[in-house]
Amino acid sequence: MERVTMADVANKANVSKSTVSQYINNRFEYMSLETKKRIECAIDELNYQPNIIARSLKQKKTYTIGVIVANILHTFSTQVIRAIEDECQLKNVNVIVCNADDQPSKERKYIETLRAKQVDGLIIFPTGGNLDLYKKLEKSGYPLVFVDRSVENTDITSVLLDNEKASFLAVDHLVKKGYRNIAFLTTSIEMNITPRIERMNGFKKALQKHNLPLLEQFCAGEQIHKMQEKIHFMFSQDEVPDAIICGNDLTLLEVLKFCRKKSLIIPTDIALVSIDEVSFSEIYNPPITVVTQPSYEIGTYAAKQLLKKADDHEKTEETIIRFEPQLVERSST
Amino acid sequence: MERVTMADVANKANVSKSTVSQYINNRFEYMSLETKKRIECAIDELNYQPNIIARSLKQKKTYTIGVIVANILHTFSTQVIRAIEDECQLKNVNVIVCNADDQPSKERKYIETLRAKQVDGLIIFPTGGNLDLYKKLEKSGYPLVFVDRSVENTDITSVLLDNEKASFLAVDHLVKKGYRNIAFLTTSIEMNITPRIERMNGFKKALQKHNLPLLEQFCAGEQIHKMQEKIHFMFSQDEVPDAIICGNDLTLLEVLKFCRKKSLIIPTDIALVSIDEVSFSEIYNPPITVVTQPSYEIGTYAAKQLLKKADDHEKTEETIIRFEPQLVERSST
DNA sequence: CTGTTAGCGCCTTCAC
DNA sequence: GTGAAGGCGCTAACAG
Repeated sequence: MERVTMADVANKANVSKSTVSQYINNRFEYMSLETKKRIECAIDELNYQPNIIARSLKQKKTYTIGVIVANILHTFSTQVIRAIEDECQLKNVNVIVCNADDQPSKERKYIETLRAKQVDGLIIFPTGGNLDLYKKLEKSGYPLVFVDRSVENTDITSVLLDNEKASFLAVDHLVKKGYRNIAFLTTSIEMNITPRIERMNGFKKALQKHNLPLLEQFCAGEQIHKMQEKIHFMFSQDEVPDAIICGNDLTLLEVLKFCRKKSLIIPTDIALVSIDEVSFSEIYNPPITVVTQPSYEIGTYAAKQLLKKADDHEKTEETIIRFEPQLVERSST
Repeated sequence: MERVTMADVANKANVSKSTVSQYINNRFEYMSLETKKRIECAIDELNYQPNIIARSLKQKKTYTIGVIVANILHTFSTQVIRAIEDECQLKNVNVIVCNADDQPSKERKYIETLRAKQVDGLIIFPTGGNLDLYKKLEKSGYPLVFVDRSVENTDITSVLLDNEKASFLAVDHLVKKGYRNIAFLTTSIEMNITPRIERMNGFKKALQKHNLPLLEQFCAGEQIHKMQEKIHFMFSQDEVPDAIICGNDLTLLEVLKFCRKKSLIIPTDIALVSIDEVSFSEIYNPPITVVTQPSYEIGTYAAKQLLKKADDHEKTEETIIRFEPQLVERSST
């Protein structure tokens, strides 16, 4: 175990702890070359490594941030996390990632323990279930950034996709391709989760714009484990969809599962466009048309915002930042 | 910002800091109900949260472990990490995940900064490039567990797949199905990375067992960005493979890309089995036959081992633990 | 049952 | 140029 402390180094080098401290922090200005060398030697003879915990206690900074993601199963989440980690790496800060598993209670627990661990700030994909806590953090000036979802009645910086536009892109594309019975399907909208709601609204508006009727059974949010049933229902009505917009990657998976089960040919029997990229979209048979989010940019931006807040503790002006979605046409439409 | 400290609580409740400390640590045995209540009130009036950093400094324990993964792009890595996180959550320890990106220098840096942050132990998917460091950690008794890969000349607990068996399962299956020109392809074997080497050796032994000849160009390790070329070469010889075993998920992706480009029909033109599960194996057209690792069990086991070591600091007896692979037959063979 | 007293390992004035 | 001293917030004997 690491036992060697600054005092040991000081002893060995015949200087005081403070001098060693200076050395560690690269304050060489007033240090004689000779003592510098002695300290250097002592350090690597003893194989000394500063204890960052102790430093953190003093400096009230841990060079660690926390990320609490609502549901890590989404490809989008993992991509954003990757971007955050890369950005933080550049600034030499570590990242602790926690998965709230869509449960506000877990989220709350994580927020509390991460704060207790004195992380310098938090990036949260909010479940939406802890408004009081969010507000308390906001009021106390704690560095905080929301990603993917926003929370009403707060001014917390939120980095989001232009979700309505994502739906517009999908609908416009399908209409142009000649599809008219377009359905929209996504995961549960019970918790009023921003992207799902906004994408659904966007879908409805886009239909209007194209003077297409909105059939109730063609627009749904449903829990994953009831999704098959829902799709089945969609296809058992008089009017059957000729295209489905999947509100996110998990929905796409379910729809593909259904197509396979029913031997539906894509895009002949049914066209598909997914909002959110998936790992296999290019190599799937057929390759899947997709509306992508710039997830890497979103993550990088969020991290930069947070690190800035953590640094100078001044509020940023903007509170909601929207990124542009983009349609990638492949062969499923 | 959180300013309130134990002293504040002590003041407010008219007790000493130590009493508050007792309270925080649930040592109520000798505490009068009345002071207990007073402290309780003070705490939530002030909205006090203990500073875990300070506690860590004292206790020399951070309730945080580090995971350094050689390459986070592998599905296997992410699954193991998920398992580790779940296991640690149960024990209330946090996890810091770092991606070494296959670079020993990055790995070294992460090991050092995580140690400096006093994490209670490290789970490493070793790049293999830091033998001296591994040995130093081992000698100092620092809690350490290797996953996925082992390192020669160390006795560090390593949690691995029975890789040779994985190849045997794949070959046996293909032979039974009537394939005879079986090829094996994986990512670069320059760094002697355990699973790649072992799977390749297993492949060779399995061919022998079935009295099948080993064609040199049918057994290769190649860097991802040169993989297309390599596959192309394989298919441009006199003898062409009728089945390919992909040594890992990234290889599978490349092979699928190739099949798509060349419009090869699976399994008619070429049969495919992948060692390592992928997210889309069930919904792909056709669904992909796979040899899976019990990645969740592997992660859980590794985490348990590490937490045990971190707790009682005694060495575990076993050093290499092998888990059993399993063949999942689908339609690509 | 509760308070006093020392640190944990480091950083930071401020003397010298 | 360097050292002494105090303190970050908490825990852990040990008194009382």
